[in-house]
Parts: sequence; structure tokens; C-alpha cells
Amino acid sequence: MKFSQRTEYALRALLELGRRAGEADGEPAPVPNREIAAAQRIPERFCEQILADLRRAGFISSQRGACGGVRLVRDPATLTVSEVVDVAEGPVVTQACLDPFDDAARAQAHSAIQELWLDVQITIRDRLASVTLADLIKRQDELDRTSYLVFQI
Amino acid sequence: MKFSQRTEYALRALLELGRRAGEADGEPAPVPNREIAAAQRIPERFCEQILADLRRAGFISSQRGACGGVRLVRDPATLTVSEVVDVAEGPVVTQACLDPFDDAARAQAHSAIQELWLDVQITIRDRLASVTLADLIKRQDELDRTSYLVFQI
DNA sequence: CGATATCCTAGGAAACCGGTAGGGATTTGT
DNA sequence: ACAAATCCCTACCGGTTTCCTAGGATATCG
Repeated sequence: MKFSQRTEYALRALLELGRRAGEADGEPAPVPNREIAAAQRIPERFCEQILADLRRAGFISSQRGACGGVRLVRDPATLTVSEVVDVAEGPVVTQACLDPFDDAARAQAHSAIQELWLDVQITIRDRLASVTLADLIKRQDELDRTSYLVFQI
Repeated sequence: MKFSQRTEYALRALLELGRRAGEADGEPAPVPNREIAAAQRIPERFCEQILADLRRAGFISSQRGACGGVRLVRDPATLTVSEVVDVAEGPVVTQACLDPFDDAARAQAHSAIQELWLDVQITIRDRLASVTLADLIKRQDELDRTSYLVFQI
């Protein structure tokens, strides 16, 4: 019962993109995969694939060729962690899919246990949907400033 | 991101045991693995292993030999689903374990993303800890009575 | 043209999962 | 004493998933 490394990487990549977009004014320059991977310590070719998924999902756009890279398309304030999880590792599902031809399994469909799984599933999704990329960026900046201060003391 | 079949089986087995214990008065007779597996449609040898885990965890006790079987030891009202999940598939952990020798990973330890994972983890555990075996038994009885009525109409 | 990028597809090692299997140990009933 | 029933321990196995690497095609800029 855990989230995949792939999701962690996807969030880190988007976090990195979001922070850079915040710094630059106007149309931000595309950030190449290489830089994102290095900054967030993600295996380069693996990061490439994850970025491709994020592009297909419409979260980022890409530009090929020299001086190319990826750009954040979605507004960080409306891009939720839940959406990223769905793209990176598939939707959160706590119960096995029910075989529609297995009567025994269908009989279990309305069991107390199944109800609990569904409840937990909704709880997780709601929690993940309540956090946006903008929230993460803001919180990360706070953390960074705090540790900076700590070192200053 | 889902719970294992093993956990589902563990809960079903305990549910079955709990219901039988509720019917009989006084010291209940031990229920053999075979009956539990048949009633809950769990592969017999697989169920055997799961029951062994539940015994090692102290949730049930077992009696060997003819007329043997397993008995519920813990009070269903205090046995939480969270405990069963921990035994059947290990604790719910939403973040990868941090390698204490990997400085780069440790630097991520206080990241916004890690904080989110921890938050979700606690949310799930709390939810699972708030449901007891007695709750499941009660709810399942309600469901069974309801479907009985449906067929009567 | 050549360097820098993304894009697409294909693997591959390792872990995990669901389940099976063999055989030993213990208890009960006859 | 013996057979049947039952739990107990360990190993294994086929399939899937996960994390990651690799090769090469394609596009863009200077």
C-alpha cells in the first residue's frame, strides 16, 4: 500500500517547473529534461518518460530541438496532486476489480468490507484533490526559507 | 495504490469467525480452516497461511488435530481493521523508506511532497483504525438482512 | 551541417503477489 | 495402536509490476 516512485518523480518535476515559472516574468523559456532531472535527482531517461506522460495529460507542453524543453501549461493553482497521481500511476483503487462474470465475486460487491474499501478510496482521493501544485510550491518555499534561517543563526 | 487480496482474505476470515462466535453461547468450538475457506471462497492452502499470520499476531488461537481449528481471541470490538492490514500486508506507508546514508534523499526528507505523503498515510491509518471487526460484522448483518427483505418482496 | 532536444518503442533485472505443494507434528475417535 | 483430521513450516513458481536503461527516429536552432 504505497505510492510509486514514478509519482514522486512526476510531482518533483512539476514542482521544479512551477518554481522556475514563478521566477521568470512573461513567457518562460522551456526547461530541458536534463535540467529537471539533475535538479531533482531523477534518472534522466526515466524522467524523460514521465515528462512525456505529463505532456499527454496536458499538464505541460514541449518544444523539440536545441533550446527546447518543457513548459508548464496548467495553472499550478488548479492542478491537483490527485490528477498527477492518476496520470503517473493510475487512479487510486483500493479494491480489486470485480469480475462481472463471477457471481461469487458479485455477491461480495455489497459487502461491508467492500464498502470500507470504497470509503477509504474516496478519503484518499479527496485528500489528494485538496492539494494543488501551487500549495506544494508555496510550502516548499517556506521550508527552504526556514532551513536558510536555521543556518544563519 | 491498492490493498492486497491477502488483506481482503484476512478480513473475510475474521469476519466469518466473528459471526460464528456471536451465534454460539459460551466457549465456541474451533472452526477448521477448511470451513472458513469454503464459506468465504478463499483458496484453502492460501487461507491456511493467512490464518497462521493472524495467530502469530495474537488475533486468533489454534487447536491442532481432529476437531481442531481456530478461535477468535481478540474482542471484535477492539480489533481494528488497521491492525489486520498491518499483519496481512505490512504497515501503510505512502513514502519510500529514506536511506539514512543517502544525503540527497535526506535533504528531501523535509520536502513539501514528503509532508503530503505523511499526511495521507496518517489519514488512511486513522480511517482504518476507526473501524473495528465488530463494526464490520454488524454492517454485514445489516446488509444480509436487507437483501433478504428484497427477495421477500 | 551539427549540436541539442524531445519522441517512441523495446527491453531487463528485481521485487512482489497470488497461489500451489510437500511433508511434518499434533490431536481425536475407534 | 491406528487412521483420520487438522494445523504447521518451508519452499517454490508463474505472472505482473516497478524502476530503470537503451537504441534510434525526429525536430529545431545556430
